[in-house]
Amino acid sequence: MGLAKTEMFTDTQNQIALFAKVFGHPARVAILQKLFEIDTCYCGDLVNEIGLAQPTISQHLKELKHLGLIKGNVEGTSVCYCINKENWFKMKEVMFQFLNQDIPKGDTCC
Amino acid sequence: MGLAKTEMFTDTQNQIALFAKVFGHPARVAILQKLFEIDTCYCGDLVNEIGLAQPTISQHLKELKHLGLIKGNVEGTSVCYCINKENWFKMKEVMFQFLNQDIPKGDTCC
DNA sequence: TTATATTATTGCAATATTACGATTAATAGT
DNA sequence: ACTATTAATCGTAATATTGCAATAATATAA
Repeated sequence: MGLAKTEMFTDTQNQIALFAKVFGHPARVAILQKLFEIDTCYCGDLVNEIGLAQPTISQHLKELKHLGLIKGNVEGTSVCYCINKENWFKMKEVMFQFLNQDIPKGDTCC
Repeated sequence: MGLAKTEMFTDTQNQIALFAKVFGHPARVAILQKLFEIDTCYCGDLVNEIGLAQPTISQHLKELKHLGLIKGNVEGTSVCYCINKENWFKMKEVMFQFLNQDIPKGDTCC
């Protein structure tokens, strides 16, 4: 199949999975870290920084953009990418809710 | 390829990606949420709770176990699963470091 | 207008993931 | 020993992901 049965899960569960999935590749992690690190953020810079081919980087950027985590601004022939701050905070809230779940006190198991 | 070029990224970047990847499927999110919710946590309970077949749940559990996020305890014919608290906290530290990156102050871009 | 620079898109090949039926393994109860 | 219960594993089909060469699209510069 290779296809997740999203219909049997809650919206929140699917949303967490979607955000997590996009962080599930080191190239996208590296891209985001670079975007946090620098102000000016041309696509070509990322291609140089990370060792992957331009089409590959472009594809990863597309996925990050599709989830709303980054924005792209056309500047002449190049495109300046940056973090979409508003959506990054929204994502953080969703992920924190998940990661910060309280661990059950009882030690009945394990 | 379908194969991430992990060798060109830092250990931290790869680790973040590995953790995120395991959260990148709603079934595993649901499993973890259930494990946080209840104390006793037999595998069969998860099969009933989530609508997926037993081999599918078993496979997802295996991945969570492989990353050290859960523990499995054999109890007769059933297996009791639960959160590996120590590793969950370690994972949280890594993910928080990533998610809490400071957003650049300047608005030179976008 | 042609050349150059930069990014996006297309089309693949290789590999990974998801899901489940069938089976196996292990244990408990009779 | 036989049976039932539970979970893991195997095998396989369907789909997704990753990566890149080739190409297209867009804008700038000469």
